[in-house]
Amino acid sequence: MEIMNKNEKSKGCGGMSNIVMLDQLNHFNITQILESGQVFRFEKITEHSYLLNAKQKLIKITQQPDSSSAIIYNTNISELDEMWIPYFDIDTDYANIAQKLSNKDEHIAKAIEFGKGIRILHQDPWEMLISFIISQNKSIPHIKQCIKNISQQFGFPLEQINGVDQHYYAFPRPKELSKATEEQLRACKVGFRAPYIMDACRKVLNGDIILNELFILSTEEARAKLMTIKGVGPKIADCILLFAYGKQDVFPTDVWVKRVVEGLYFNGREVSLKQIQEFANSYFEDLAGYAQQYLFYYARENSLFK
DNA sequence: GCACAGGGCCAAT
DNA sequence: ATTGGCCCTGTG
Repeated sequence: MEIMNKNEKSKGCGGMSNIVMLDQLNHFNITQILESGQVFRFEKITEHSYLLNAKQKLIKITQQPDSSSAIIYNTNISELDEMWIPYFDIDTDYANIAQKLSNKDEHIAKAIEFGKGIRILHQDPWEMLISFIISQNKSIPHIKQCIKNISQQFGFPLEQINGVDQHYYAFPRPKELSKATEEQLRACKVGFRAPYIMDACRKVLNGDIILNELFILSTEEARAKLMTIKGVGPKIADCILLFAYGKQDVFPTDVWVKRVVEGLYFNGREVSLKQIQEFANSYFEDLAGYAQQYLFYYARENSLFK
């Protein structure tokens, strides 16, 4: 992979200071990144542009098909370097990851060819914790709606973007969300997960769990910590570990991943979650998290093994 | 119209 | 170790 020049990859655009460009991109497809089930706070607004609500900011991002550049609106160069390059995982060498995984077998190679523009975002631990508590036994459009409801009720309003009428709200911090009653949470359509959200607020606010400390713990220790929260089981813990903490050795196994692994690697035979985990750990090793993301996107987009 | 599943987990057995 | 139930909504 070629070395990217920090000065070249971030430059002003058209003399307008609130627009910046990411260029010399490879393995970066904004549609695949956003539609691969790792992030819930985005909307497609035109054929090649999305609104994205992240890092307490509302941005618009556009990328033409197969283009090696993308334009981000409503930000600036210093935010690009401090915020968006880490967020979009720009400095990770996905060519190397894709190559190593593709060498294992033709199945994963095909999945990667289909979703080679996927990157795993670095999202906020608190937001991931609550979002994936909500995700259990829900479909993705419903998850997005619940998170939007909660943000409108309890988050602060964000600066608007030119040409976008709607108002958007930041995801509420623990202290703000802790003010919510179970009734208010249920009004956001989270259903039986309302007490789980309240338990997460309580444990984070009273210091039972210090989210920033999980970065330096081992994957196993961090997973055990997260699972002390009501409503956080192995699948949800692994999603938080992968999408917020960058723990790349986890293999979040939902119904899609279970079916695609059974279909591709167990001759269609039904196997236990434990067997899937053991397979992923020994076969994909420290790249299991990336493999999972490619396989999930490949299976779900193509409705494979339903 | 209604049965079913959705990026699962808890509690009871 | 296994299983029923769960809030709610989009899909067939």
